[in-house]
Amino acid sequence: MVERHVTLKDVAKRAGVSTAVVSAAISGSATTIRMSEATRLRVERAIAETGYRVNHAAKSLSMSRSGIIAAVVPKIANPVFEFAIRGIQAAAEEAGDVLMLADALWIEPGTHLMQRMVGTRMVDGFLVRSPHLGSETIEELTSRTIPYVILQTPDDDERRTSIWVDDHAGIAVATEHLLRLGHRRIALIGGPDQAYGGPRVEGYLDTLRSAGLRPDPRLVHRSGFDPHVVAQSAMAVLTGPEPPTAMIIDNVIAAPGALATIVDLGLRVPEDLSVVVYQDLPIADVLRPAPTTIRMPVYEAGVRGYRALRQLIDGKRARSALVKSPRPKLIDRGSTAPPRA
Amino acid sequence: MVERHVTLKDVAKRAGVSTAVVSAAISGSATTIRMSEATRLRVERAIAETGYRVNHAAKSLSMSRSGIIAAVVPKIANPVFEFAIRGIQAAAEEAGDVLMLADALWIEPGTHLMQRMVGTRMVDGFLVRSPHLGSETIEELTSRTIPYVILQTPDDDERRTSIWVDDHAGIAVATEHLLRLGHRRIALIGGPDQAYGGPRVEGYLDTLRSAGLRPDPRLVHRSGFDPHVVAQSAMAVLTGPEPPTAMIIDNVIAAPGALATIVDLGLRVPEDLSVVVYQDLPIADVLRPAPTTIRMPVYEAGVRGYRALRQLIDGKRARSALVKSPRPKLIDRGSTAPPRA
DNA sequence: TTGAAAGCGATACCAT
DNA sequence: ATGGTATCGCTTTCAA
Repeated sequence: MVERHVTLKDVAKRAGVSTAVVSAAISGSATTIRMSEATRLRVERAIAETGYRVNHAAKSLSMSRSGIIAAVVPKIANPVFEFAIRGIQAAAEEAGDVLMLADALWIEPGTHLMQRMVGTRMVDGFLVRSPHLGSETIEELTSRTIPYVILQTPDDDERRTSIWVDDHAGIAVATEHLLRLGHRRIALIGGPDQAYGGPRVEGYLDTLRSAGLRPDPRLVHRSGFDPHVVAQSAMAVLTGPEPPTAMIIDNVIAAPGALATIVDLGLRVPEDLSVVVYQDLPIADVLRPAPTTIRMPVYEAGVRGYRALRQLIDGKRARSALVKSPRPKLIDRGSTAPPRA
Repeated sequence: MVERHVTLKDVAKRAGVSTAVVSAAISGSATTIRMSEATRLRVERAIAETGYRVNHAAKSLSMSRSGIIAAVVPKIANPVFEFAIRGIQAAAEEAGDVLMLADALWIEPGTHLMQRMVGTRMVDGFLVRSPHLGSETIEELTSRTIPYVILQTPDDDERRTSIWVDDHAGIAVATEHLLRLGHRRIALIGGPDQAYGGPRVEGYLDTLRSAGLRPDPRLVHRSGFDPHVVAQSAMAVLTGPEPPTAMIIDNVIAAPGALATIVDLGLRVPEDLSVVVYQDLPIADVLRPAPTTIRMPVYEAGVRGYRALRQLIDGKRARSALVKSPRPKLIDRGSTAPPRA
């Protein structure tokens, strides 16, 4: 059952030509080689008859390029990243590249996988969520040896290429919607646990200020991604003095948990509390209450991210970019209403 | 900025030995080569100093093996498969293999990716959910050229290797739990849309019969994975004549949708209706109502699946297997109670 | 204990 | 228009 792999040489022999011709016939004509139609047909027939398929390792070695790019995703099931992945995949496919997925969880600990993947040039480049994996930067891990693009994380370091969406504008859309309904006490919870002042919080604060309101810091909880912490934040905000009449949940991962907390408190949505979730998520329709969300151009960011990566792989420069189109869009699922008198 | 890749030869030169020695020093001693401690140290120092990393393509070509296996997952965010993936990853990592993920959605349409991945021997083998991708079997797609293992799908074809969990026993645990609470009219909905008679339905029917009950076919809906269809099924069952007092949702993907339907109907869980979801899912805790679930050894199936695949890659045989341990376990989240009088 | 050299399979330059 | 062949980087057999 050894059934040796069919090689270029086999095809060449069968077609009665040299391997150079077969190779050229396959690659279209990237090289200067031109051949007669008759020859090309003979080669194509030989390929079909032998069932020849190019050997990936040999081709990679010869071309010093694998045609594989990797996306290191924070958690394989992160619904937002899923959209980005689809965009990356579509763009990669179109360009003839193969996308390989790897969970950041597998990569962080010993970085064994990272070393394997990028250190050995198993992949030509990769997209990743953050410039940091654990405490080390990617540059340290890769020894700057391979191109990469950072997704979804604003980054002004000129030496890196980063593609992200307009969080400021997205949160602004959510905030404006609630303001327009008449809400004045709007909470913001569940956001990434960074220093106060990320674009999301800014978008929220700026929008409130533009409306002539003075933001109440007690209504802002940057509680990270841990469901328990988010639930506690939601609980604290909703049961405190002067509770909000509306809430923006700034974090898809946290959204189901925060909604559960609201249900557990016996609050009705939207009668007692209006809710907007930042970033649309696939299961939004089947959550109860079904949350009104803000859909961001994450798919497009994936496409742009891939294209930038390809530039880098091809030795060109690729500038960081903020993806502004399509604009943030509010998907109304009825979880908002005017506040009660 | 060309910065050529450091090769074995560079290391050899620096250490003052031949490439054969360096290669042996790296691979431990898979070969018959033994070397002096002094030499080994010199080589290791040279490796460290040059920052040498093996070139994946060259190694693959030389060994006719890539060290990469692929898992073709039905939908990247399928929560159950996520557990399996973790198992596969852990086992692969332990064995020194790299796991590459690919979404079946990308593969089905033109099978372009499949051809690339397996046809070119980019990967040594793969795990996949079903022997069918679209209408073609994997064998057709791969020309039987590469080892693969089927996960989660019972399969008695001797020529394939399949690893799955005991659906029959899992559903039986759910059914028995409800029977023990006193339920007699138990619905089963949302299962894979196969012919009546899969192990899940059998587990349900057998358990009812063992309890001396006569199953009511109107309570069984194999409605597939489409949320809308499942919602309709749930609606039909719950609003029909003689509605059930308990419901088993046989499908994690459908679970949130079915729960939403229950909420929308104004039914209280568990007062008006007891609910058990087959297969535990990560977000169960934050769904409302939080469903009691059956946890299956899916992680373990992933591990077993990887091991079987490795056997095949190594040219050994690997038998199909039903993973029975750990046993199905009911995770009680309070969505069940005795039926009302 | 170590080195030389023959592959692995494809690409692409240089002849013809 | 087509063929010969060096090359990519590594593994492994065979000699020394």
